[in-house]
Amino acid sequence: MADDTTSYDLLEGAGLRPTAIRQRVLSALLSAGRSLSHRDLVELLPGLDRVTIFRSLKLLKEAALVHGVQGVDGTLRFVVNPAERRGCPGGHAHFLCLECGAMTCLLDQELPRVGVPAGAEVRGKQLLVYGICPECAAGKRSKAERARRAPASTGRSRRPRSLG
Amino acid sequence: MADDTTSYDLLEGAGLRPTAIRQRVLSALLSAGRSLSHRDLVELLPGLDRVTIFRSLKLLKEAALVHGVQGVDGTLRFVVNPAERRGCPGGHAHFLCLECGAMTCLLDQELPRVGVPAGAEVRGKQLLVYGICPECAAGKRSKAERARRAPASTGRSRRPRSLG
DNA sequence: GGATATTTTGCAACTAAATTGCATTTTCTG
DNA sequence: CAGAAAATGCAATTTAGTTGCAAAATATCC
Repeated sequence: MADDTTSYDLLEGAGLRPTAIRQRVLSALLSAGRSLSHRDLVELLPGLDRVTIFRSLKLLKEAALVHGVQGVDGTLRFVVNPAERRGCPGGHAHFLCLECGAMTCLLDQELPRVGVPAGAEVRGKQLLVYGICPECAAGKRSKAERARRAPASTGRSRRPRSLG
Repeated sequence: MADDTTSYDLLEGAGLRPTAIRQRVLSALLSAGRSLSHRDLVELLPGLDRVTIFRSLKLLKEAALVHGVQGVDGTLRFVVNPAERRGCPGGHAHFLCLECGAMTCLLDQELPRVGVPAGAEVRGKQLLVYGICPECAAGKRSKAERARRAPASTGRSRRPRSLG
């Protein structure tokens, strides 16, 4: 897979050992075109241990190769950081579909600066918009299809047009 | 307790039966001065069943008496809606302390409008800033004190002064 | 007021996410 | 190649949240 070369380089560049497992996890995230939960990855990478995937994700996040967004549904999802943000994680809004569970980055959305209590130390912030994604809203997805978690979506992140 | 009258009225006004349990849950949230997780409430209201508390919270949220915010730590926290927002839940940012778990409302922070994919239906949004709260940053809280979850904090929501 | 229907509550069991400890394997270093 | 360090797999545990059902409380109707 072409992605494997990429993930190898990314891992090395981030100072992580490019083990086979980490490459597979990162590759999956790279080629997904959308965010993946730990559970998604378990299904996508059969044969890999759940715990090892958890640990890989933690490392990838610490190395700022990916970022995690906590959904209002309580599930943490991971997305590969765009190249220009590598080493400077987060920073954009996300949209979470309450129906199919897909979460997409809204890359062109800057996060606002927020006033915090005096003396507080800010580590990060996340802006999460949630509702029903275009596919689900259009009823294109049957209840059966989307049963449990997000199915492999088209992943195309279209240009935002409406306001929420 | 003075709060009990208030919570009784709030419940009635919202069209919910003002049962003893719901009053206790709502009173706890009213007098907390900060957000409480389900777990906080279980500890704060001994003798009440976990499941009943879950169900009460769900009702309170649906009635827009409180709103819930999903922390980056994966825990859902609940806050009483300010009077002017009752019936119009959400709408402001929150600060979550990663150390003690306390979450406070940043009431004067409006949520920005966010562009979403065309055709998406927005149900809500949340802006969460996380880091270390002033108390923890000042080392006022010992490791033992804050062991597991937020201790009863002062709850004073001071005026935001720095930017995150 | 009493019988009946509806809600609410408590309990037990269950699902799911995430973490921890430890033994084993793999990888790096000299 | 030997020894040290890191990564992996597995089992068990913790925690959040849900579901089904029976018992208790509350409302409704006559």
